[in-house]
Amino acid sequence: MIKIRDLEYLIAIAEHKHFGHAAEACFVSQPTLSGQIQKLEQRLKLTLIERKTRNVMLTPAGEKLINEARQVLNAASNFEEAAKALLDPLSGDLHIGLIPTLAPYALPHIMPALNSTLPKINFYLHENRTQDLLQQLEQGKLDILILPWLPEMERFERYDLFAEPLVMATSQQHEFATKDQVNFDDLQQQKILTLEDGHCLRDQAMGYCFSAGAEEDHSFRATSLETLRYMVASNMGITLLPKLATLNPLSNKDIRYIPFLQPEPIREISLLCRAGYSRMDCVRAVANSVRESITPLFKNH
Amino acid sequence: MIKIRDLEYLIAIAEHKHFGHAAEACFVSQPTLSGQIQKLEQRLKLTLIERKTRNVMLTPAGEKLINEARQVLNAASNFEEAAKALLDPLSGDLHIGLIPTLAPYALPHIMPALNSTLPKINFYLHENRTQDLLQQLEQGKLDILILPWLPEMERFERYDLFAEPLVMATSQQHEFATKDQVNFDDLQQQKILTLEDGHCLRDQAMGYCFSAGAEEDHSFRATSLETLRYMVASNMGITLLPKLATLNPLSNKDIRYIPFLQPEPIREISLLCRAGYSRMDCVRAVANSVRESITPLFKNH
DNA sequence: TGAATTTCATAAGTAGATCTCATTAGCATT
DNA sequence: AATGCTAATGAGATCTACTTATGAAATTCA
Repeated sequence: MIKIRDLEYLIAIAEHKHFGHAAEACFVSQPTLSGQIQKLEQRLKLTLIERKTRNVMLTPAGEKLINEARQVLNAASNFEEAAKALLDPLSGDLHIGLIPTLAPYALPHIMPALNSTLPKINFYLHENRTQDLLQQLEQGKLDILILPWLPEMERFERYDLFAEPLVMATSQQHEFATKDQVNFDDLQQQKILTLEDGHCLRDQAMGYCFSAGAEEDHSFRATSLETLRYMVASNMGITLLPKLATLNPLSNKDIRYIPFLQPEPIREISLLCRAGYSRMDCVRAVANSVRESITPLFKNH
Repeated sequence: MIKIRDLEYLIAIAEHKHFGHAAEACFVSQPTLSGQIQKLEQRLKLTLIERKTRNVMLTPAGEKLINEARQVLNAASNFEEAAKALLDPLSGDLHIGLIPTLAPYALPHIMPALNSTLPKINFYLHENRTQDLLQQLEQGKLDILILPWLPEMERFERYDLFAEPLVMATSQQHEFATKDQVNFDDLQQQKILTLEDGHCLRDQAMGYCFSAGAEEDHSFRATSLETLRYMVASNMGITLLPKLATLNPLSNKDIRYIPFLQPEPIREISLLCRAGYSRMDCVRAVANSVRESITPLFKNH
């Protein structure tokens, strides 16, 4: 049977493409790594690595096995984490995935409480698009996701955290700037600035706006919420922003945030983890802490 | 880092609940296994096993870790299989899952061709309900499923194999026994015998029958197609059977199979494997062989 | 061209871990 | 109390992954 250490060596070489550096990364001498890799190749009767003195590469066979190797290492570290978690359920490493339109605005509110209520947990934060996050959760690279729930996520365990309203953002010069609230129908004929494809906020905001008869400004698509905000401030159009992104007073100078009255657009932020994940205690503790941190922010307004 | 061998020992104990037998299953002496398990427990600082002289059991902690351990072993054997497959893409072990209403009737037709076109592959056949099969495919315990496709299977890679008609089965004494074909509308008011819950054939057949105005015989639910067949032969009711289950002349004595004319009820049999599975060559070869074995069976009738 | 440099493979020796065999200790059952 | 299982312990053998030192092949540079 294959040994886990061998797979670590293989992956190290795949990453460094250099025996010496890979050995260093594994905390062994270069001859050790060379030797073990050779033995692995002999056992599998496959050449995994092309050795040219100045250019180490994986063979196609090696390339294919790397994925399987990563799976094994992943499963192994899941085992170790599960063991650590049994020792003290509320300790160990926890990898949380968040989307870019939520992370920078929610984290300042939730991390202080998380760190103080779960002091023995090391939180690793990963910012990525929804699709990538789901894949990484599935593969065990992440333990928890925090993002707007979609039907395709049904296979995961779900904890609802909070409903985040979307508010209209306009410049101070815009015709709406004097309003205290806007209605669904006000969107009719308006040109809306949007994020580029792949951001789920784009789909949600546009879904609401389209059905109200608004149109997208096709000449531009922003790569981040901040870009979008600057464009709104420059009076180039209006957009919908999630509430949490409007709370920082520093960014509110040249911009007006106006809540919707009629049918308020919201996104339902949920916490996901794999069904049957071994550290549910931990997951529930995180969910509760996040809820307690966020809900008061929406009550006051 | 944990060693794979240790996990094998742990799982062996979980399965045998006896150090001696577990050791034998791992091809080591009993003291070796005892010792390694102790070291594992020390490393994890957890007691995994309750040792009472005549009753070895896992502790709750051990119980939880067993799952993670199995994941690791699974990933490891996937790695080894992938390596073997690279050596000769059309060799190695292949675990195929099938449902009970298909396996006994399809296998006699497909296995001879599979064994002769893919002589270096060892086929392991697993018969189970759809839900269990999907779970096992996901977990890597199975490589391929052959079953009627459902929308919930979209996350897997799919190869359509054949469309299997459902035909009406009646006793020789039944009023329909003289017909050469039946219509959708003939089902109206008929009492239909069904399989017990969980068989997907039940859902498919009943879906068709209900919409035609037939009623289920609630007083009985068969546990297998064969039971069902005997009940039909005894003139206790009629039912819908998949075509492949009607081809064996031995079981056709006291029973009539009548094809549907109008909108023929069918089930779409597909082959599933994990998206990104490393042995697609193999999967495609199986799919092609099965298609070639089955399609001629439907052409003649 | 030839010396210096880089980089992987080889060789020899060591420490530690896993294994076996033989034996002991702890519980049940009789 | 005696017997029979079963797991733990101890002593010694074997294996293997590791280290350091060195060699060989290719590349770079003077």
